[in-house]
Amino acid sequence: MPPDAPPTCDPQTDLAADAQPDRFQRAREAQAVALLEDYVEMIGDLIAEHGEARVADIAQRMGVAHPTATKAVSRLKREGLAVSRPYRGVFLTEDGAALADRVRQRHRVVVDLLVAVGVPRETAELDAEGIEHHVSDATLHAFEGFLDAKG
Amino acid sequence: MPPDAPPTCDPQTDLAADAQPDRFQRAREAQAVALLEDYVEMIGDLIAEHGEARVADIAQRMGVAHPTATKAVSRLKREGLAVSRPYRGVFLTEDGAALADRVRQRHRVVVDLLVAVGVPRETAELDAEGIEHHVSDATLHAFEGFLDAKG
DNA sequence: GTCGAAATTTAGCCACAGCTATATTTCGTG
DNA sequence: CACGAAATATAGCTGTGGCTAAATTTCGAC
Ligand SMILES: [Mn+2]
Ligand SMILES: [Mn+2]
Ligand SMILES: [Mn+2]
Ligand SMILES: [Mn+2]
Repeated sequence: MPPDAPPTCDPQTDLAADAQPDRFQRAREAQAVALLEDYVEMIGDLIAEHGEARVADIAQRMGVAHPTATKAVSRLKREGLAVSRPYRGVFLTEDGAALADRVRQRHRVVVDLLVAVGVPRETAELDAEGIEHHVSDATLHAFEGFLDAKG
Repeated sequence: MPPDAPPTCDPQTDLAADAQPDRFQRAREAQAVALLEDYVEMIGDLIAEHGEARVADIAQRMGVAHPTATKAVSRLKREGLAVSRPYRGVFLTEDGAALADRVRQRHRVVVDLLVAVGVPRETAELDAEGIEHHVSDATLHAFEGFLDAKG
């Protein structure tokens, strides 16, 4: 139906329309956890590099003001992903560390897949930072399979 | 440096760390426009199907309460992407329609690429809804090139 | 040991994006 | 054409995620 077709009752179109709310809700949910994932992964990096993650370093890496990082850490603590004592460095819980590892690995696979289909490495790194959070387990496995097949 | 290496001065690691704030800021920016992109594309669908986009239909497709859809439309109008008169249907401006077309095409390419690398169609549709907003022009062109090459 | 600089926290602001409840308008039916 | 149901708009709440400015704590230098 190329040019204007006001009233539609095409069952194909209607089915797709019915599925859309769930798609959008899923995307919104993924978005909600995206920030926490990035914080956890990056805090893991800082701990690996410096032995601890200080709020100032977290803020700097995130490109954010210090109080914003403090609030994010509060949310991480509330979610059971991080721990810290006042005026001291931030550390990951077991859950937080496990999440950080999963997120870091997924990030790597996404970048590798983008490069494998012809995206310049630099661009791949930039885009992967957002894409990764919307890659489901099923898609991740497909990516790994594709990369394996390409040797 | 597998097990704990507190103080790091590895220039490779430090370079990557310096680039991170920009990556995160870019991902945040993409996130900010993602919702508007989805609304515009979907409103375009409704107009193509019914000749206009009513707030109730927008809300239903988005999986959101009516007032939330009304607020989103206000932002679209403020951004010059949509127009509407009180108690009447919503329509896209020239800019809005152009954006809708671009977003719809990008969505299609992303789904096709996911399928091409082995993601099940159903999963591809779900994940693409979030992924699409983080696919840059450079990456989109790479995707198109890959799909062309695969015939 | 003191003290000042640096780091951290706290307070308080804003915009966005969701919600429920209420008021208003439109429109089909009788 | 009047009226009630449906659609739309408005008011007002919540939580997130930004920010600046001010208060507090830590820590290194002297
Ligand atoms: Mn990320
Ligand atoms: Mn990442
Ligand atoms: Mn989308
Ligand atoms: Mn889409």
